[in-house]
Amino acid sequence: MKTIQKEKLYTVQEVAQMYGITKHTIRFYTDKGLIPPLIRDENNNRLFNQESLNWLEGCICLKGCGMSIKDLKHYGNLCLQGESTLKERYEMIIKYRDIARENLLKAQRVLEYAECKVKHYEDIINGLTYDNSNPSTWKQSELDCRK
Amino acid sequence: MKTIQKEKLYTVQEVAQMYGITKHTIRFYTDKGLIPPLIRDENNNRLFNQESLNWLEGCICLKGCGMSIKDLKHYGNLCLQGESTLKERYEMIIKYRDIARENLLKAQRVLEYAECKVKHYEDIINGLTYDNSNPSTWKQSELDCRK
DNA sequence: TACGAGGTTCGTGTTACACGAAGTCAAGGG
DNA sequence: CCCTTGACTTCGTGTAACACGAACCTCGTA
Repeated sequence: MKTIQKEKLYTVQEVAQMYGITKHTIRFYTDKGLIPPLIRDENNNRLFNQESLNWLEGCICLKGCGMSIKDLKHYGNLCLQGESTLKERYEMIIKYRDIARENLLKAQRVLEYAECKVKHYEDIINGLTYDNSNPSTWKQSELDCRK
Repeated sequence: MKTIQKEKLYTVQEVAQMYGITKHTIRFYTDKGLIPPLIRDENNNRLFNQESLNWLEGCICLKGCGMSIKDLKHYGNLCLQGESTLKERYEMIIKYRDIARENLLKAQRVLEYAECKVKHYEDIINGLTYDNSNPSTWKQSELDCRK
């Protein structure tokens, strides 16, 4: 026997706040069909249940890996099509996981560079009269964030 | 007494390969004035010396923090203007360091999500007959990459 | 009955390029 | 000497993923 209980439904506004994205973006995604389980109320207002929130979260994460709207849509369609598409989905995920790994490395390097720059400026401010104004003092050692 | 030695100069093509960006992008950046020390040869060809490479590297890293071309240009101008702009430059760098930190966290979360998805698919492939084709099985526990 | 919050379509603007066209110019090889 | 290659230029279109405004409709509520 299933327990029947009313699921909490969220409006566009609420969802926007929950995920820190704009209402524009939410409409954009729903209009693109990225959230198949989206519900509309009798006044045609978009409503999100837990399932549609899950889809949205998945979209946000995969987009974070660099997946395009187009690929996101494709992936979603594969999910809906069932078991036969398992391998293709697996391959897509592998691909974007690899991209995510690279992105992480890149993010680390870039942060290192920024931290280094901050330290550099703080050294100057703390009395070291090293003139950073001349771009020729942008030395390799300070700048190189790619190796 | 300075040792006079010919500095190695790089063409657009070489630079593109070195940094993994396109020639289009390099022309775009130079045309925007992001690389002040850029040299032209007698045939008007762009040539990069170590100093211009340093500027380019800086641009690539700061852009990686999310800095726009406009801000990059502004920052470059500040550098050229000298010591008086130190504080403003410092503040810019602080701002983008903070963004870089957030980006790193985001990259970590996104990668975790992707790894988790991969494992999920591998579990299915390795005989666990859990049907992922139904989007209702996209459970919170699997998807949540934001917390 | 006025307000606020939602909806719609239409259309422009933005960023950071990618890419092609068309024409020029200079160096190097057969 | 010609041909190819690879620069350069300007001009212009296309793209992604939105942001945003205009104008207009439609609820429910105070």
